[in-house]
Amino acid sequence: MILPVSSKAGYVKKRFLQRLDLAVTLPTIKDVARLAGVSVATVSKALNASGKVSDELKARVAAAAQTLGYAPHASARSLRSGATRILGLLVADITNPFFLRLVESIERIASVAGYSVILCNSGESAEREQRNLQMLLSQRADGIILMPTRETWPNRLATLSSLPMPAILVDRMLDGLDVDSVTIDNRLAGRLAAEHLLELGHRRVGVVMGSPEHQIARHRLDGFRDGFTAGGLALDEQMVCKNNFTEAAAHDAAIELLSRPIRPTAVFATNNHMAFGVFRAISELGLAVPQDISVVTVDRLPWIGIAPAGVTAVVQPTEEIAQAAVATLQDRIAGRVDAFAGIRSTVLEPHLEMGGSTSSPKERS
Amino acid sequence: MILPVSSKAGYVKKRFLQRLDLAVTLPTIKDVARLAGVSVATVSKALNASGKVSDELKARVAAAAQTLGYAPHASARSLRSGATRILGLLVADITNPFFLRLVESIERIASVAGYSVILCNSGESAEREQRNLQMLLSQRADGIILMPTRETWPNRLATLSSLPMPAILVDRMLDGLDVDSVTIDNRLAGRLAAEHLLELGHRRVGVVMGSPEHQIARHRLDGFRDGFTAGGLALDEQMVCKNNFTEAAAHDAAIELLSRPIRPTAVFATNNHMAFGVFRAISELGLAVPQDISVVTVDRLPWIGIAPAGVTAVVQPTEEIAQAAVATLQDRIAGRVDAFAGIRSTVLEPHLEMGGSTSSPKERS
DNA sequence: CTGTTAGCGCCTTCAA
DNA sequence: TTGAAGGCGCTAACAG
Repeated sequence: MILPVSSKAGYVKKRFLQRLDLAVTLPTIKDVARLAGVSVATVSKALNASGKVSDELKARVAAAAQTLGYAPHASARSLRSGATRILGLLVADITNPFFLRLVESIERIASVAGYSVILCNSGESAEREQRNLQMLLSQRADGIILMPTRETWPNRLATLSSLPMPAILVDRMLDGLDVDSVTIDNRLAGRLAAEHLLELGHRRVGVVMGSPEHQIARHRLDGFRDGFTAGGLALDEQMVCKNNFTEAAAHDAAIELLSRPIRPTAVFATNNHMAFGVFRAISELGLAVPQDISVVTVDRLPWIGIAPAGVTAVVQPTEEIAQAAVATLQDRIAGRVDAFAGIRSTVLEPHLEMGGSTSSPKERS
Repeated sequence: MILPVSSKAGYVKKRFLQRLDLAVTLPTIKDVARLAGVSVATVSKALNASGKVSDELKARVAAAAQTLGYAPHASARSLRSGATRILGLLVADITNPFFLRLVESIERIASVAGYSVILCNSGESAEREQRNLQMLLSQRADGIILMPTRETWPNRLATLSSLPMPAILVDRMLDGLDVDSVTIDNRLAGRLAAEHLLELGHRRVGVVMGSPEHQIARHRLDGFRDGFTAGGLALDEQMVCKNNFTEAAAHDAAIELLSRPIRPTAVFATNNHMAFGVFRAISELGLAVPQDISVVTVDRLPWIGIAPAGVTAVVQPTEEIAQAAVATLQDRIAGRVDAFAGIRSTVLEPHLEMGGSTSSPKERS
């Protein structure tokens, strides 16, 4: 690849560039124009397929660009056009495998749609989330995909609402925020888990969950309970272990739950963190999955490996969520959605994926 | 936040903007200047702490910027300054937990250093890697961090060498490529694993690995063998299972290895994919870890949960790798490293982290 | 169909 | 210490 020095570089650059000796000056549209023997406007039109340019010139321009290794300067283009073709991806915690899969899908879909993705991991810290938002504002990202932190901070809603670019919330809804969102039907997630266990013949089941104050966990529990009720059974509320905020707490709760004189035959873990704690507890107690205890969870644990055929889980449709998020954002960016027509809330359906962690309960004497 | 219309917006914008009705025009440096009652040059100097500006004006400018919610337009700044403060992060496969931890560290460190990170996941596809490189070139990323695909493609080396911005290779070295790199001492990794098993008293050990054609796997095996040799023992080459490219292949190899009449008392899995296959095999064969078989691997499996106290592993110093990568890149960007002084290869040391997957071998009758 | 030109927002030089 | 002006690379309007 040849990297010619730009037109007036000789005397102009010296005045402006700090990184002088290292700075390889990339070819500009001018260089392409000169080599192709046309004007810069023609080059722009030819390369962007905008406006009318004869096929012959188009070819000449393409050839010139090719030999020079020309790559249009994104900043200059953005400055002029007002669009950056950058999406900001603000993730609460990328180490959560569910978020990770979303990131992977979103990056791929956005890339195909011609967008670059700036990744911001806030690590559940409000301060970092705030800083990152400011950065994306400076970058003039065309849109922002938010997988927000749990933590609430002052003026949070105000800040998010007043974002000058389109934004979309994924996974978590923030009450009182008039922003588009893509979520799943968490009640349905709970119901699917319940129906599966009921079908297998489980009657005495436990739940290990986080705080019912959190919408997601509450909805999953509600759905789970509804499932039992619909099956003509009542969920034993004594067996619902609440307020486990960490994997360690879930572990302890599961130890307690599974050590009771009357043990449940199955456990519903409302998310992957909970599930991991439950599995550790089961392993420590020397119980076998699924012979001694069945486990169903929401979201997979990629490396869990405890049950040969993997874990039975209610799975969120990651790919669809990503698709919906990017598509909605594109609509907003293109102005295809009237800004004043209200927010668009997409709710997708999770589905059950069978694994080896559930089976019919053994009859106990 | 107030979003004033820029100076001549009334009649100028209409001619230039497509996204008319939606496009909220953000405040520019001009708006800040007008509100503060100074010139744009003064605003620039005041906000960037460059040049001499009286404290009083500095305060007035800061206040004006604050009330307007002014965020400097990154594209405009880049166009002028020649630097984007963007780093490109090209990952072969973000779903690999080791890479993920690197991504997480790099993003955090880069962010603190004032860089934004554009994430590109090539998913082990050369074509996507190529496209992504082109995009980062257009974006004029100040530097590129490469965690390259395994696949080799024509002109790959040429393309990577002729990159007009500084780049650094992480994890994998590409032979014949004159680019800075940060890797770990993979021979040491193997030796640490061997020494640990020897110390516990293991004499008959197996290895499950990928292809010895791949530098990383080969070095780890060499180091492992060296460790045994240094301990006055010979590694039984019959127990080295090579050419397992997938987790499934590793699983099959482990099943075969552990079903032999004379079984090893320990297994060294040369990476986390291999380890997962091995653990699945162990689980299926009904063996107990570490009672029946000890396992040591390179890189952790975050969710594995098979052994109560986690897996014993040789761990790569993710945080240090990330630090070194960003620091080296910054040096290159700043021109602190002479471009012609040769490449900088940083080699870091892995260390052993004890877990519950290894113990002394049981004596067998 | 092709070329000329203005200006996006910012920073820096130079003059006051 | 402050202000005026030019230009980074590109695209869109308009003239030829």
